[in-house]
Amino acid sequence: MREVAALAKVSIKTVSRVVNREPGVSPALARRVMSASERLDYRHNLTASSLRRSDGRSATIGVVLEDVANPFSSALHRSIEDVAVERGVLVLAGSSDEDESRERRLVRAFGSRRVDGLIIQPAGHDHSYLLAERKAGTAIVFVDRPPGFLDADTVLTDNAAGVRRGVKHLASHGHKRIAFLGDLRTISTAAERLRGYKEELTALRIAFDERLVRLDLRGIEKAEAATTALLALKPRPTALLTGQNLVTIGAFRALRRAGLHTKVALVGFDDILLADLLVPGITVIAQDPGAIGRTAAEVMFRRLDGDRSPFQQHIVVTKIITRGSGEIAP
Amino acid sequence: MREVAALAKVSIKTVSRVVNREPGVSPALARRVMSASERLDYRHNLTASSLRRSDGRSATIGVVLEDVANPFSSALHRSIEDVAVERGVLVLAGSSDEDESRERRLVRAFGSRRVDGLIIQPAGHDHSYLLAERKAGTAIVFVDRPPGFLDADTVLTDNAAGVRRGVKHLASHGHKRIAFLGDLRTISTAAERLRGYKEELTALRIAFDERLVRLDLRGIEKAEAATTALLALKPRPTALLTGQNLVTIGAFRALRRAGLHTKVALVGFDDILLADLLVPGITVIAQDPGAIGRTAAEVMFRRLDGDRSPFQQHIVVTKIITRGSGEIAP
DNA sequence: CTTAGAAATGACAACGTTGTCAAAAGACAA
DNA sequence: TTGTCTTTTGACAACGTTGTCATTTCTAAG
Repeated sequence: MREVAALAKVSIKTVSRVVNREPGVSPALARRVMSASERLDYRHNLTASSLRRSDGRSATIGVVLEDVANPFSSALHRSIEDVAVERGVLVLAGSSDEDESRERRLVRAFGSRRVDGLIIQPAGHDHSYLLAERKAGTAIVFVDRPPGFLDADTVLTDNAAGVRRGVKHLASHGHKRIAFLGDLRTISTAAERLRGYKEELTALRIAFDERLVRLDLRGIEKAEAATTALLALKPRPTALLTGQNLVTIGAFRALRRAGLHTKVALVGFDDILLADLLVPGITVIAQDPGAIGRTAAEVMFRRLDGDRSPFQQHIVVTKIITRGSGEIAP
Repeated sequence: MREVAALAKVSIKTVSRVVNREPGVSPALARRVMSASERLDYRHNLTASSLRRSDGRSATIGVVLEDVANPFSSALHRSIEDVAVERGVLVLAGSSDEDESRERRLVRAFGSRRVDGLIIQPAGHDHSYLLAERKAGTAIVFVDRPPGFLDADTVLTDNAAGVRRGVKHLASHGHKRIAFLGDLRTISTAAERLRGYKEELTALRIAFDERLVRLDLRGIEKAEAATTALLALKPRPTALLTGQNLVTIGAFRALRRAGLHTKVALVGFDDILLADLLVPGITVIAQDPGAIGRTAAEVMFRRLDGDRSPFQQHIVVTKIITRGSGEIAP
């Protein structure tokens, strides 16, 4: 900047004004500065700028995801990015791998880079450690799962309601023995989905049978094994409701191996790429990661723009996509 | 830091030493500083640190991907992250959407945040604009596609060789009328794959028939339409080789709709989630995005550690995964 | 006890910006 | 011309660190 100022024969402050498009610089000078900075190919130093600015803004936000490579998380990531780029804001992303300490490490690393905002798909259950960040002015929004021990803006899928709709869908096709296969109960969304399952059974006056419920299934293999076990039950379930992506895939594999994929109904929570090309196509309760991410980013930027209203919980609805597997009669 | 120094009754420089784990601080003082910074919950300011440091390192790298939500790109992203976190480095990621100007905007934004390194999956074809970044000390590595008008480290898949293996695989099952469906020819990987197709036909002494080649297919729909057209040819192709992810999906859809999915062989470039659950399973030439990303990150950090050897091109090999669709006889 | 040398600590400037405020230049009226 | 008001410009400090180098404190040998 000093060199640009020297070449344009102005003060360094004037260069700063031009670079930041501050008003009150005569067009003649502005042009001179621009061409000088062009010639020297000057690159504005945002770290110095952010250090000096009174608001300390870095035009960067941090996003903690379960795994940047997981389809749901990366869809969130993308929709957050889309909102951010419009404002010239860049996104630091990191994977927590469902590990509380990694989540904290990431947040600390983001914090020392002075991100303006934080969007977190929580791994842990105690987020009181974020109070320090908030006090420092960082806007914090949770996605997909609610925070623990911290009041904050949150954007969630209607997990329980979605599953209820799925159960009802199966019941409307005549099913009564509907099994449920779920992910780790420590993950709040998994717990919510289980709750939806139980609630809808009650509403439909179907007796809850705990042998039809398999939980804490992490990954395709475990789900496949659990499904195989379920299918071996004496009166076997006539329908399966799977509470997560990979669980759905595992269940489908097991059904196929048992040759029951056209006999036993299946409804999965969360959409799967290619689900429509399978035989039968898999009926799913689809989330809308794009809407979740977009909402979260918008809420966050609104906070950064000064919104001081009480923290809110935003719910993004699911929708059932029927493709065949959920419409098999018992 | 000033406050911590005051509370611990030491100079600010000693606090800096403790924070940076510099040697030469007596254990007693170090403890005092630690507890003081604990009590005030001091958060190290990396932007100030990076501004002052002589090497100007920000412990942050920038990654330009085609789309952070695309499975291949996000797998790259994840493996880069894994290498970076080990060194306490964070990753800024952005999507170019195959748009040259977005790529440049992202690079500029990364540059003004003074990233230490840049990993780019190129959208554009002229990367001479990166000379300025390089002069500033930024390490630059290209992944998936080679740079244009710039000599730089590059990590590529053996596209042509992979396709050749795919064609040979089909030929070994008796196919002679092998069609090729490819992505935009402006994308270098797509061009390479087409080259591999032609080369292998020549090697096998199969005459090249341009009616069997459909290019510039971007997205599932276009691929589906092109496949349908191919299947309507008088002597129709007995096998398809698809040059990209979505093209494979589109081709498979078309085959299914025509009821030819068990008659016409299909080999796709790039693996597809769930490909093993389809009927038939889809045989693919699989890339290894994990290895590509890891290699790129390692090369980049080696450069940052002072490696001054000539720029190199690293090739990551593909492997054929047979699942049924590629083993159908003509 | 002294003294040389090593180890620990601190004072101060500097990194590249922007906020503050004062000074200079321009516009207009009397 | 002068005076007043507005617009444009610049000098300088400060943001929170770390590099440099000087000073103080400790250690161990004589």
